[in-house]
Amino acid sequence: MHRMAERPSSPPPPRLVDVAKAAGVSLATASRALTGSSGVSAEVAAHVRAVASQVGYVPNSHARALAGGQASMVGLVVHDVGDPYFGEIARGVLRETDRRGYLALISQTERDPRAELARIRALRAHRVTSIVLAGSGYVEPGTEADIAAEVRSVTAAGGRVAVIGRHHLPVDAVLPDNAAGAAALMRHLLGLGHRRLGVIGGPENLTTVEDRLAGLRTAYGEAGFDWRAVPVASGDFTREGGAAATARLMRAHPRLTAVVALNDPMAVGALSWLLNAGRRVPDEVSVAGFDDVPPARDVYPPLTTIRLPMVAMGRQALDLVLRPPATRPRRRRTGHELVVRASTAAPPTH
Amino acid sequence: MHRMAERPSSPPPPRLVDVAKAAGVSLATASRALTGSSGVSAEVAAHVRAVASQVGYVPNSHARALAGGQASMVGLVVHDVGDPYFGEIARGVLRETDRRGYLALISQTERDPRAELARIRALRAHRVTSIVLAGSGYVEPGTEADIAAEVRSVTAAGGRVAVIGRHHLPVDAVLPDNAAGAAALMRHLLGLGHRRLGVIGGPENLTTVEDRLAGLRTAYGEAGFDWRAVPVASGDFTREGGAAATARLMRAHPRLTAVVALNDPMAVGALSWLLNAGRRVPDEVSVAGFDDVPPARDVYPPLTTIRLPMVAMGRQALDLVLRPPATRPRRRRTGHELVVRASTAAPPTH
DNA sequence: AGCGCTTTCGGAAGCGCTTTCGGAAGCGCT
DNA sequence: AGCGCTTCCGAAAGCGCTTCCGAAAGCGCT
Repeated sequence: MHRMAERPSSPPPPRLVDVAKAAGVSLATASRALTGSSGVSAEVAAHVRAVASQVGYVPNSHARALAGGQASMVGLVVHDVGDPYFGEIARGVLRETDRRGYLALISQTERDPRAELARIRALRAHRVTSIVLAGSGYVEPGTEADIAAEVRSVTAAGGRVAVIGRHHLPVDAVLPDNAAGAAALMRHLLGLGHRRLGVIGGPENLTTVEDRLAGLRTAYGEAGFDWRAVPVASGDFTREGGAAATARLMRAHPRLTAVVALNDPMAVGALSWLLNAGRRVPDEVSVAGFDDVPPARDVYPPLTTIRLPMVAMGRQALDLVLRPPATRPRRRRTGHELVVRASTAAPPTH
Repeated sequence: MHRMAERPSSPPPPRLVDVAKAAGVSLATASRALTGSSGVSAEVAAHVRAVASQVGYVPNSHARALAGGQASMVGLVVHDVGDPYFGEIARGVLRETDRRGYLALISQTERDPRAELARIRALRAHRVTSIVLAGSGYVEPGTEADIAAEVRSVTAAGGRVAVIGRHHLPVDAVLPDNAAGAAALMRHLLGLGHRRLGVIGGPENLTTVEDRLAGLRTAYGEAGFDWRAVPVASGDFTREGGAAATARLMRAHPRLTAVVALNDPMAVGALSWLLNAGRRVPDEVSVAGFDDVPPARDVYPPLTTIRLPMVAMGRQALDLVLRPPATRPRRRRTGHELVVRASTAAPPTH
């Protein structure tokens, strides 16, 4: 431990015992006054609080946590804060934590399927008992059980976890109706007259992907068409992955009149590939996305997509995780909205 | 403390003393083995570690921190994780924390000038000793001193803080060369032939704003023109603020041939207002931004801007904050790059 | 052999807090 | 007055860990 030549060392921060002394009460009383637990008269409590804030007392959260007090930290695990979808969710979570005086521990899995387990473990090491999982369930096949076990040991220890957009875990969940949204999107395209569409899917094992695909399939089937004729190329939920998937799709099926991407960044990738390849959007090919992340309205052409209330979803997940547990997992369904912009139009008539 | 009917309570997590017992060594030795401090033979250490991982031991970070061990949490304060600029910075910071086994506490100030102080205080309460400040210095006038004091008490207690894109605090800093970047941008516009330009500025008291304005001014002056003739409308670094500022600018000065926004979201706002108003970009009016956030390349028309290595900036700031302190504040300058896209062109000739 | 030295380990103190437990007042009642 | 009861407060026991200090053991040397 090299401690290095201390600077003109400032006085050590005041401890609770200092506050107690200054207020003329015992340590126990001071603690009770500041934590708001009962057993102190209102006047004494007020006095202690006054003294505390006057000497600039800041409770040591580690000592507090060690001694069995309430933790004031929550954990948030996302794929990638740079991705606008997760960025918006994080924004919602942070707004709420900041408002309630909590601090949020954020870590990202960056599409490493085994990272999620490690992140939850790390959170657990820090005795974080309230965890929001917003990585969309993209886990290494075979790891699901480990994750479930990890989650269970959090809840077994009195902790709480909530997931966003995933429903394979027996915990509180905030769930957009991915299937319904996707169906609405598909109906929009069908209504425009599209018949030969391609889909840019996402990683396997992702409930979000499954649900959205199911929604597309349902609506397509209900219109009387055969889903098996619809080509699906898998992307990885990034812009680049979307562009690559579009390339594969269009090379194999040059006559597609519309491509639906399962999230906005991939739709943007599709736009970029198509425009680059000289295909006009939406005149020759329509493109649609999902989520309505902020940039979607400013790309060219502005993206038709399904809007999800991402900020509110983050906020709700945090709320669930801080609320006293229910006997059985709660599911909060969120709304969605078809946002029609200029990237979709009727297919060419010739 | 309502404790609620415990579920089939899982066994309590193993403690260090359990590991020690299982390994047949003393508590002290077990601790030394796991923290990697010297004084244990290699074999014993290996044995203890093996036993620890076998029983699934997870150190209690609160106890560790209380007892004087190294803290493994860092703090990050940003304006808004939903803003792509800060999102990218956070991504860089998180990549590094995750890699090094740290956990990051993130909170946002959301353009509330007095929030930054509160956030630093909260971090301090949690004994977080390594803090990255990426809010760009947008503080309530008069609060600077308080913030400086707060920062000083962090460093006085042996903590470390680093700032990104701000240089009024005597701590390590990661600094893009805002002035040089802005100058390059201005020279690009001047080279295209623009003479009547307008600027969309940012909040007062922001060193980033000052530096970028200074760069524009310098380059304009060096070309022999009078900066005082250049209209500046203040935005708030958001898309909407940029649109509003553009409206003011163009109404007061309809003959402007170019508008420079001090960040990309405001430039996007400018694009949206201009296009809405029926002005063609770049044929009638050129638009340029700053930062090159990811969406910049996909907007219409693709944005000419100055690229800043945001992810690397986040990573570097974290590195600074975890590195043993230097005797005097370090400044890491980052590069920048003019990215010319389709939103700028020569002014109309008529 | 016996000395001092280094290396390796165990005992125990203590980090700052919450909380249990028991004692001291203060109350109304018989 | 004296009783039990409630209300308020203080002493002390930990929470799980790191680290200081001293003991034990192993080494080369005279």
